[in-house]
Amino acid sequence: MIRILLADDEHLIRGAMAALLSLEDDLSVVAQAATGAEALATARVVRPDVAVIDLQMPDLDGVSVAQALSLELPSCSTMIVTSHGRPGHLKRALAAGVRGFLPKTVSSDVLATVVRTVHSGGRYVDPALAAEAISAGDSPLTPREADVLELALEGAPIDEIARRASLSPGTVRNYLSSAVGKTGASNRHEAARAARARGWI
Amino acid sequence: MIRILLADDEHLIRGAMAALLSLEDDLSVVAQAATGAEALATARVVRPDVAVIDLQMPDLDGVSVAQALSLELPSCSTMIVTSHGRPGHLKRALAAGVRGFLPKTVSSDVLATVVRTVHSGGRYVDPALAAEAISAGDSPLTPREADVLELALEGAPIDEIARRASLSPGTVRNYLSSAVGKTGASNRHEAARAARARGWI
DNA sequence: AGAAACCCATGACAGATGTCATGCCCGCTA
DNA sequence: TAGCGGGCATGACATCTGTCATGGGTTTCT
Repeated sequence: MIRILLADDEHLIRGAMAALLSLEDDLSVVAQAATGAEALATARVVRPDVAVIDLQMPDLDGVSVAQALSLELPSCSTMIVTSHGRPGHLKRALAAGVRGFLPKTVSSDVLATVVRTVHSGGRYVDPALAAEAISAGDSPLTPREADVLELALEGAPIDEIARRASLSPGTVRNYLSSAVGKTGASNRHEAARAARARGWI
Repeated sequence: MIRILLADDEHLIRGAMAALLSLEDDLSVVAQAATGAEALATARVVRPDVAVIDLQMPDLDGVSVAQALSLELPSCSTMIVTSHGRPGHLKRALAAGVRGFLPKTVSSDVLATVVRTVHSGGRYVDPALAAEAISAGDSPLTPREADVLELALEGAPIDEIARRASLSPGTVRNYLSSAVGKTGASNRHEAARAARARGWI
């Protein structure tokens, strides 16, 4: 019997997934959590075989939870389910020791299968997401370019970005211009969105 | 027996919700759909008592589906479930004839209860969302301002917004300028984010 | 040591953008 | 019917941005 910890802030979905997984004879949901911190705390006590964690949660991000779990409970395999599959998330997740990565568009059969796969030491990444991540490629942005683009995400004017990054406005414009070129966008706002979509920031 | 149509693009969640609802003796999920168009087409054939529809779907938005349903199938009560409860959505949904509006954070008990409530002619809106909608206040934006701001959300340059809205660039700039003033932002990108955060678009 | 890449900055210029004034047309309402 | 608010447009102006050239400093690799 595979003992599962389920973490998702959406009560309805968490309960529903628990119901689905429990239909399988060899799977048992032994704990549920609604936040990242709760998931971590619960996992320490319950020591599940597999942790199924939602990517976006109120406090701790799913990847952070996965990272902590892989250090503290190496015997527990972590897998991530998410509604919004960004390539960047996938990369970060794999780097954090996540064994499975699925969008919520998959069927419950797949979910159950992947739980078994990761429990027996395998890995599974949704093919569509994997393809996206590969096609997105590595970030061509330099660290500072990424910093500045991130500050540009909220739509702040250049002067504010410069202040927040402790740079001169001219330098900020140079970085942004470079980033705009690398993303193929026509202005920094588009560039920021594109970079985020590709997981570069 | 209440016959339910379930529409959600996330297969896992849809299946899970179906499983949960089917546990109730008086509820029966008679059809499922993964897109708005599919939901509409299916509803015409199946004629369910209650339609439970996800707000964000690939093609047709949940509210649009609700609107179409309330016209074509007045006997079918529509309710919306969503992950991201924005005040603006709630308002639009109610205007479209939706009878129930829930975030996915609710428990399955509540979901089942609300299904029964709307089926018997009642209405139900999640209290937290209702409070948010009230506190957000009414949008000071004129319809066109809202349209244009929405197109500005993705960071497109003004010429593209003008083309997409079939307006002259000058008019677009006027609307945006007005919207920037009303939101207290310093440029249209900030204005667009602010407006969205307050549920005005 | 030299090349290459990155970090930071300045200056100049063109084009994009925000702001304001002005005008016309329409529908609603007092 | 007159006034008001909104939709749509134009023109002019100041400012903001994006782009490019240039240069000096640092670190890393060969």
